[in-house]
Amino acid sequence: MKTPENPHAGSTTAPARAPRGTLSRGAIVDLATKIMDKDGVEAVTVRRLAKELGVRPMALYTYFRSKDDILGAVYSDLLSRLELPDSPEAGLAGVREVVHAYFHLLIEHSALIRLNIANDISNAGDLKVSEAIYALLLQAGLERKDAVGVAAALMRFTLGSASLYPARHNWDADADYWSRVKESLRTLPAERYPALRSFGDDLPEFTQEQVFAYGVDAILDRFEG
Amino acid sequence: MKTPENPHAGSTTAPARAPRGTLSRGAIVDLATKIMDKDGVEAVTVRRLAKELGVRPMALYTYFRSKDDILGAVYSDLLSRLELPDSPEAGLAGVREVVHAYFHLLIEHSALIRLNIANDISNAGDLKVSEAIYALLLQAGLERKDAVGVAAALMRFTLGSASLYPARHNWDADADYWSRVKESLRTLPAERYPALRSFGDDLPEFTQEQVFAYGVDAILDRFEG
DNA sequence: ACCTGAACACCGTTCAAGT
DNA sequence: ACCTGAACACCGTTCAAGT
Repeated sequence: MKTPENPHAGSTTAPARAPRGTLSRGAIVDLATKIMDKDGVEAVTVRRLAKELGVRPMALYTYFRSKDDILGAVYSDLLSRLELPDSPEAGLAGVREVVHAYFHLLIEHSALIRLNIANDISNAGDLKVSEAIYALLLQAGLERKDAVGVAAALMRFTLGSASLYPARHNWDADADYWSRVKESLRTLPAERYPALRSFGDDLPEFTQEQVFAYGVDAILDRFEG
Repeated sequence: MKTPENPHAGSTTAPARAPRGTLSRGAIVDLATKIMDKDGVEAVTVRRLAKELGVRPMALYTYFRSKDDILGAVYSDLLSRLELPDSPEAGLAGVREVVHAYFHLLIEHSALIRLNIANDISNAGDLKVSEAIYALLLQAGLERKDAVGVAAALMRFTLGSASLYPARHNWDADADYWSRVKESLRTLPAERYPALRSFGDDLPEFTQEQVFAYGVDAILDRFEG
């Protein structure tokens, strides 16, 4: 009775073979992005992608050579969506804009950081960001040497800021969290941590956003007006 | 013939049970560090650690609750070895020293970055670095608000610099690599990448070390005598 | 071209058991 | 207390095979 012609004969019918059009690079990248944002990069597995796409694991290998290849595509895709001001007259204000946009992209998809670190400069998305920053810096009148130094410093500062963001952003609007931090600073041994202890009583508050702006200002200020 | 009393009867003798003293937290941490430096964090597996220590995988769980616990111990151990100048009179020069020492620790054990990102502030090693920086900044006369902003900016810039280091340090002393970068910049489409292209002809050279120093200067200079 | 089944060589970890 | 065996529920990927 259990023949291919009579698939309903048993309750243990084999799962239907997925039709031809189910998969595409875009569908895979979109789902990988969604999983990454929700549960982190480590949750992005070939097997889970396949399952949620209604397909067997090996099907993905028609579209990507490896899992790393998929993650690379996720990174490029997100970077390509980054909207950059293309008026090179914006000057240093424009640089701030680009760098903030990049920062926000990184923290909205916080797992991007780990992908970025493995990447090389040849990535088209990175190139776009670099081009925008260099064009604006040169337009603003910086010497080539300073342009390179400033651009490199901004990239590094932005990456570092984004990498600490997930562990720090809880403090941002939570007065409770903030006072617990002060409390824990006050419990530090006085001989070994005199400076940190003093911040237990008087701790200037910064949101992560403000820390980021502070650093960008520090790097750019000396070229201002 | 193959009885427990006669273990040499066959050539497939069971491997000897490891004696009691073979393992310790220190031995595990040291080996994990060695593997991490040689082959990266992803090469640090419980099974490999066990094999190279001459022991079965489960033996490690007497000393650590989980693999993450082992990696956390590696991070703490390395940070605790960091030598910090403990003269708070050193001022901003002392800050530079601390930050450079931290940078070098991170790039010498380049996989540390990925560990750091997951960590929290309560780590004793991080505390030591923070204390040193804050003490020096306050001693140098910075307002508390600036001390927090500068310390946060330096930490973030240092982390970002260290995270890009592995992908960039090849350029440092390799004129060949450098000219290949310039060559590839020259092949970029002129309309989309005018600024980057211009660097194909005239690219100010920076080692990673110099980029790092440039950024630290940018952040600290405005507080300099 | 696109999707699948089975298998390989790995993971971290639990649980119960030896010494 | 310290080390082990077996098993569980996972990985990414190769290779040969279906449609």
